Amino acid sequence: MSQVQLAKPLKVSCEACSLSELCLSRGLTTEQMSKIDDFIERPRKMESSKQIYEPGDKFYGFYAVRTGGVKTYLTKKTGEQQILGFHLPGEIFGLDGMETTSHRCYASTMDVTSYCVLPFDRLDKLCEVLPDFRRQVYILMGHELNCDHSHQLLLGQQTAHERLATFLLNISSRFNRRGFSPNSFMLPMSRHDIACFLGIAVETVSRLFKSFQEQQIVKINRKQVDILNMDILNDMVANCEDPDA
Amino acid sequence: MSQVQLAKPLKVSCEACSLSELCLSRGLTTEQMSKIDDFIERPRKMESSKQIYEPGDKFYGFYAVRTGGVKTYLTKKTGEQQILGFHLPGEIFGLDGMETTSHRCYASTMDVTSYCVLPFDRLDKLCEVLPDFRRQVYILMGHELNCDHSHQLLLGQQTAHERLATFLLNISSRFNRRGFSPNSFMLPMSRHDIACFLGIAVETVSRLFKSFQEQQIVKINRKQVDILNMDILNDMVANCEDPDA
DNA sequence: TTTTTAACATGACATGCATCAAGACAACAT
DNA sequence: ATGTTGTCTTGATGCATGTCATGTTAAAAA
Repeated sequence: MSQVQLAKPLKVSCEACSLSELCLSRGLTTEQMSKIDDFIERPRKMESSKQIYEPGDKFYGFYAVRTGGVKTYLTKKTGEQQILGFHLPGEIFGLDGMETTSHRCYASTMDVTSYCVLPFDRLDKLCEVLPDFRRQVYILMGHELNCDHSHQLLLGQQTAHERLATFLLNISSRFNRRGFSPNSFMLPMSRHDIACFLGIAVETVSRLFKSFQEQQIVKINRKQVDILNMDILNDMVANCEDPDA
Repeated sequence: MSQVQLAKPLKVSCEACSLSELCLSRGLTTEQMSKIDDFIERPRKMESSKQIYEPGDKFYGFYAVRTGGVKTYLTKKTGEQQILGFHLPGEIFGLDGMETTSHRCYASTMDVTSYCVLPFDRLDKLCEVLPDFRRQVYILMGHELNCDHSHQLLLGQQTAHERLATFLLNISSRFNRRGFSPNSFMLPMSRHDIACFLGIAVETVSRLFKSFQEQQIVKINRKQVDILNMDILNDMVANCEDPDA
């Protein structure tokens, strides 16, 4: 229904990809990586606010973001959407189609975005012969589950302050992981999307950003975020985390 | 730390198990099933309110509930817990350990409970040689993800009424799946657990049960639930579901 | 430039649900 | 049976956050 909207596949192998250490190919040997390269469908480019798939669409495989950003979400009949995750470069989405081989949620771009497609049947075959790769797939799936669980804790038990602090720290660490500054970055999503992700109202997001700014915790200008005091943010979420773990 | 608390392993094969059609063995041939039987650690019995694992415990494998019930949850430092899922007979839990090979959440019994253990290394080996079984594992993982997503929609966008209605319908359909009445059943969990699962207060659960009862939607006596009007319940959650899907 | 549009911000007000505080009931032990 | 304990219920009250309404700003279009 949607992954048809492609254009000029870029020729970049996993091996040469600057994101390979964040992606499914992480930790594989050059030789192993080349086996993935054999079947990965090279980056497709899509403009902002376009749908990649929607509920009911056939599950074709996983998607790896190269540039831009993607959100996955569910909606109520009344229109409100619950954003399930933001997917930044080097991150993988599309696992929601594994159960029934058709997708269960929506995926759309939040910006001009390019992504690779990893056909699931090929990926499955590779699992059969490459235990290391199979391991990566388990890690990927386990990671998704654990992220979802943390987010359930956030949605079920945290206050609006705590949610926004958690969110900022999470985005920050993901920028950091890609080699960017954890203290200064551009949010790839709108206030509305942040609100839908955190289960709060847009107005609350605005007010809290203002409040954080007044407390000198962050400096925010539109989508530009500068974290001035990471410690306070960490303190805010400290009580939200598991004691032992 | 915990899966040590076993007692009298019952001798029941997957093949003979009344739950095999709900479990990981679903859809497998007798021959394939016997391969699982080879390594499954037979039912262990545990009394109520005992911990099966906790964050940091080594990930040994998946667990399949045979009788009783299990809850998995995360906690805040301050003690509040977010219940991630209730696991009834025929259902599988423990996937939270796949990412790091150590668990990320707590699992405890809600009742006298017996469960099978499926060592992950054996399970992985079986995946290598049995595509059908690999497929079951994908379905299991995809199912977990999709359940988590639905629950995020619930926690982020639904009112307390909608949450409780969704919950009742969910439990009802799971009893039905096991061959029991969808209209009359015993809740295996406390009010407190329901509240922690739905992200609302215990008092709210009580009040809503009372309100549902006054509207003749259900009859509730302690843990005994009789659904009098399934249609109204369905209407209550109708707006919460995806339009297309 | 000027107009238009959409995103974001801010203020006033409303409310759903949490919190606090007792009370009722059932299960279990004595 | 009688007390004891924990779970559940019920009522009174408050607050965090949603909702509504309006203003502001920036980016896009004309």
